[in-house]
Amino acid sequence: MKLQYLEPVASITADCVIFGFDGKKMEVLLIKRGSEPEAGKWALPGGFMERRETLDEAATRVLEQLTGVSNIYIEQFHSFSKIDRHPISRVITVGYYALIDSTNQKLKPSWHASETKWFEINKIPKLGFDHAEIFQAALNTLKKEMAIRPIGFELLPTKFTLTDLQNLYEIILEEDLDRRNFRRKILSMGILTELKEVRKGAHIGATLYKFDKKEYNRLKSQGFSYNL
Amino acid sequence: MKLQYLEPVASITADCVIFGFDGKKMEVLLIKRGSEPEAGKWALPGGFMERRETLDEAATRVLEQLTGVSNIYIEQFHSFSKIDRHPISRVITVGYYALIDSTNQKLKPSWHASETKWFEINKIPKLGFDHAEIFQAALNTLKKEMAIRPIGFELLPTKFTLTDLQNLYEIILEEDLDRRNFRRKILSMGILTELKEVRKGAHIGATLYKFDKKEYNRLKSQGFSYNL
DNA sequence: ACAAAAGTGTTCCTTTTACACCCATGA
DNA sequence: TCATGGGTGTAAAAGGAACACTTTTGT
Repeated sequence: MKLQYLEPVASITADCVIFGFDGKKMEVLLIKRGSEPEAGKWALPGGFMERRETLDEAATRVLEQLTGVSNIYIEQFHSFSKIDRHPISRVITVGYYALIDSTNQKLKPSWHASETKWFEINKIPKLGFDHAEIFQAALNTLKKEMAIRPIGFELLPTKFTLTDLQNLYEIILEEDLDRRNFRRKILSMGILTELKEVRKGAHIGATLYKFDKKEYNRLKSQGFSYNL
Repeated sequence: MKLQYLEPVASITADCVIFGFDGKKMEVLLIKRGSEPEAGKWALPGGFMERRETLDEAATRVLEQLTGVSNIYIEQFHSFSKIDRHPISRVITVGYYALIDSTNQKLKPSWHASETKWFEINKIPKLGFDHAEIFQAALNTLKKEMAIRPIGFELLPTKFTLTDLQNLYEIILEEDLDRRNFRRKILSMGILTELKEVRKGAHIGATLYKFDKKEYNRLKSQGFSYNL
């Protein structure tokens, strides 16, 4: 039993399911693996936890190495440990999902990936390892969480229109929402700040809003809970 | 980098937060550690994941070794990886919570614990390692989950009264519930079977019910969602 | 006979749903 | 001038919250 201290039985990785939203589609960032194992296959970006870092730090590092962006919202969601999930040795992985505004990211597609690409979430290719399962678990978690916590804003630019926000929810929840009801509900929470700016599009301009995180935290501490 | 395959940097444990309900109080099962590290301190039961088992299997094994009971409901909730969380070596742990009916368990307080004891959840002693944090995370998860999934029944005997169920929810949610509203709501879900049996108590007898898991699964597959 | 828990309906209020027209703009 | 998306109110229905008395049984 004590031997476990000296001879750990498994390595540990952090794998990231990076969700992006471009205003129309939900996407996931995948890499084409440039080295064995599973070289040439598409997979979730991930990497080994190092001796001097926590899992959160490992996930953050993987993300920064891949995207060149820091301050990304990440959240751990589940750990995966099937015995043969890695073809070479025993590796357990801790799954994280990350939310970023994919319109705003200039990817650095370098690192140990031969290619880095956004895929629409219902058009993802066959994945290496058990990453299909991990992706599904992340998506299920995201669906649940987005309904009860204001994390959707992480997927939008700082300034967004109510239509942007509604589109996002419609895609995640996979149902159409009534525009008037949606607006009334989200505005009545009092966590959006209306800006004196309008986004000009092909037609009438749409008012921009931003998420008021301070106000949300204040309300939350008073028992308010986000619910869409 | 490749060395990671050969020399994992951390061991992996599964720690269990075992919740029990005795009809009146929510409790957690703790062990007094019989060996180093943290010998003599109270802690969550846990153990190393072995080479040939998954995390779920490790958690199940720990539980069976401790309680002598199998078929316990367990659920993974979070992984903890602070660098110095274990005093001897690098150990990350995957937290599980377990739900059992604590009136019905004859504990086998053997194993590598010198003592095994139920503690009321708001009267917990100082815990070793980072187990206080793990416990809190488990409790928070339980509160959220109990409101949206029918897992509370795992804490009750197979046959229970509506008052039992209400007491349980009142304790977990930390609020009083109106008896008539509670009954109407839970019965209207149609997932409880009324038995032709009555529990005799100090006063008038109370009708016993059981949870109809099949019916719940049927309803769930049709889009129904439990919500208390 | 009394104390203690079980059982039972109605009213009011809040929240959710369903639904349609006008407006401003760029092409 | 027309096509496109932005913005707005109301009525009906459903769901949630508040509330009190009677019954049964054991002591």
